[in-house]
Amino acid sequence: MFFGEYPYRVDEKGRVPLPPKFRRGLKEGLILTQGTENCITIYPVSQWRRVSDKLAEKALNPANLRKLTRAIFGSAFDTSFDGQGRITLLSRLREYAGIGDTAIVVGVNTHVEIWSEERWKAEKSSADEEASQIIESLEYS
Amino acid sequence: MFFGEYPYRVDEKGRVPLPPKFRRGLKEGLILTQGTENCITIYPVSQWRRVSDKLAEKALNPANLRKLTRAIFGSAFDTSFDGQGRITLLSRLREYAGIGDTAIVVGVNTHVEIWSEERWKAEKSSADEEASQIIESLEYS
DNA sequence: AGAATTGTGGGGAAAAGTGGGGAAAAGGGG
DNA sequence: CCCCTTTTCCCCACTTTTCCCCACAATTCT
Repeated sequence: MFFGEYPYRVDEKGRVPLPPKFRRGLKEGLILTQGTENCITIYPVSQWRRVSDKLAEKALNPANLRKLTRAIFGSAFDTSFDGQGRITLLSRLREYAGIGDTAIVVGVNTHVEIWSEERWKAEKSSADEEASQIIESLEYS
Repeated sequence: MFFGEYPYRVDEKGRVPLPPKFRRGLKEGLILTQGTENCITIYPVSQWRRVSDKLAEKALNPANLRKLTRAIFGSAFDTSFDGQGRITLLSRLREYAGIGDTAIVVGVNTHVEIWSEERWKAEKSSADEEASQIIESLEYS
């Protein structure tokens, strides 16, 4: 569904373009949340329902899971992109992700993530090698 | 499925022809990824879908699996070839593979790889060496 | 030898990336 | 409660890049 990494400039107003290839999948609306490992996560509404349903199932749950639920729902924010295909990132989210005037938009199959350049490089390099080996192993299974 | 090695020129726009014999197998679309040993790997969409489906099954997962999913999908890029049977390699990928104005396109059974001339020579000679060793060992076993 | 296919190059139209202005909305203070 | 300030949102504009088409030379096949 979503893949590829796209570097973009973040303008003074905190706007970030979505790659044209992603726009169709996010047309019905999108949810911005604080993601894992200090990135920003974007879910298409359809996918968001799946995530929230899963969390709802575990309504009566250990304290740390409740915490997670609060963090995710509390930071969640539904929005849509403008005529140029851009979304505006609240300053709160930009700070959380350490994003300055550039950002990397990454497609991760079911959802989209936004990273600061430095953090993305670190995240990626730590997994690259292993990743290509896994693809090869899945190829023949 | 895909066999043989084909040397090509890379033009100013970063375009590389696909061998005519490969085109039928890549007609439905193709996925470019960063491959092992600094080559570019091309998968037919059908093959890629198998990989992504397998990963999607494992949604909501531990941290290092998230990391892998990111690396795998982040490095992927879907495209198709033009009327002349060429694909455009993003500058990012060309740099990764050390490709200048020439490239070697190689068929590797289920997928296709693109190499810089120098790296391909090196890879090939070391592979040849290993191959003959394996053959020798088979002869006397 | 002729015809078709393939490798290579380039031009023009369309799309994408980037920036900014002004209207509407929200928020705060008098 | 109203007014003023600030922020948000939507539209417009410009530049660059990408994509698609056409063209020609070289090679292969018949």
